[in-house]
Amino acid sequence: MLALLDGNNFYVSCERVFRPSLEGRPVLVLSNNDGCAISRSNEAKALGVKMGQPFHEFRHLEESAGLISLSANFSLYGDMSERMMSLAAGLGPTQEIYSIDECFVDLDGVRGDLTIRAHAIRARIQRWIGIPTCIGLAPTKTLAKLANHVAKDAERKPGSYPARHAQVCHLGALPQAEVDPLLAATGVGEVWGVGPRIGAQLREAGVTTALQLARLDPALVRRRWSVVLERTVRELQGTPCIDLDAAPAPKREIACTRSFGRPVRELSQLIEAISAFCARAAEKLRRQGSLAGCVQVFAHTSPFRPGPRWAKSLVVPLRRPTGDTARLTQAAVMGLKLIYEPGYDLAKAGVMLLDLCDGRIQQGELGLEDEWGRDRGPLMGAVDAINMRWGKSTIRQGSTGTARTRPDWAMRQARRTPRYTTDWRQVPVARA
DNA sequence: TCTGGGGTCCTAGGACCC
DNA sequence: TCTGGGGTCCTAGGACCC
Repeated sequence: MLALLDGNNFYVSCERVFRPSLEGRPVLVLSNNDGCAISRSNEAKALGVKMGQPFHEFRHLEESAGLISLSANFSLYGDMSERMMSLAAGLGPTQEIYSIDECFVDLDGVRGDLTIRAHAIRARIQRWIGIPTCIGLAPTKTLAKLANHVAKDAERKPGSYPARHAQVCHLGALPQAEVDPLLAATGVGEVWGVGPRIGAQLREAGVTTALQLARLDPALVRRRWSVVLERTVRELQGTPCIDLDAAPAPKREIACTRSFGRPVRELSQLIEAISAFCARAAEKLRRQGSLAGCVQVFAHTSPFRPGPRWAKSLVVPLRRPTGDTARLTQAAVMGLKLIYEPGYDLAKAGVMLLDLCDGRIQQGELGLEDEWGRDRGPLMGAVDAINMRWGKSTIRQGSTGTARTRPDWAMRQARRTPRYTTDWRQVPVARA
């Protein structure tokens, strides 16, 4: 049996722990640049604010309905998440932390009444951390997600499901004759793995509820849709197809991207931004002990605004995999200079580290050395430690890309082939 | 005026090889 | 006039998740 535990309206709940006066009021947490809603209290949901909705569309509710909008504080949420997860781990022997606000727990071998146990863990998280949670229990991940959805709505929207399922819903403890009506009361779009696209196709085919989806023939679903949806159907039928992943593999790609608060036109501003993104991404890279083989850089205009559209990206392979901020930044800035065209209002840019490999094998011999073969591993380690202790960006990389222009031959070479390898040893590097 | 950020998995189709 | 077949690798794009 599996449990899915998640924090209700997680970011809003974190804010409320430290500002109890927000309790009972419509509260929102906004994304970067206060762009759009990323967490809503029940009261804010009742006002009709949608997930991901742009702020300017509902700003008037601050005046008219007492809506409170907060800028996101992600380090706070990360901290609260760690505490919540360590208590949630008490549910059973194996835990998979699935996202900042939810985890799966395998309850195999756990004795006693699982519903009572789940209620006890919920109460403990509420009491010790102050975060309200809901728990779904079922034999597969997809059903556990669905049970969790039932637990939430039974509490939040009285009448949607029987009230006894509020907060904790244990589908595995119910006879099929009681499970079916719950599935029948759940829209097909609520099922984990069914997004807007597939949801619309299913409804068009007359499949509108989770129960109808569960009763489709898996082979037909595979033919008409995909193996992914076939797995979803089987999981709804009670056959586990998606394993619990207790020790997630290191990330295969690492990104740092941002929308700009106001449009960016100048190359110099863009270089500043890209350099900062590289430093952040490289930090994440080193934290998981990896090296990157390529750097991808991109920028584009706003898809929402009128005016000329522009979007470009470029993958810059590195001569050797590296975790060194300076090298990664050099590569990204050079890529940026190659794709940059003046005259566009750019809304967003970013950096992605690709072709990641395990750095522990290669450290010292590859990667964290500078152009003269000196080992920069300790330097990067010290930079990370200082930023960890004193807050991010206490110490940061100067953007080496602005210090020297690259030799013309390299630029010409690079323009001929979009993917190219740069021999950084031939490139002069500015000294700090 | 104002529209998030960071991931994963799967598939189709082309290039290439024997 | 008649012009193979199958395997593998890579990439781009689509769909999904929170």
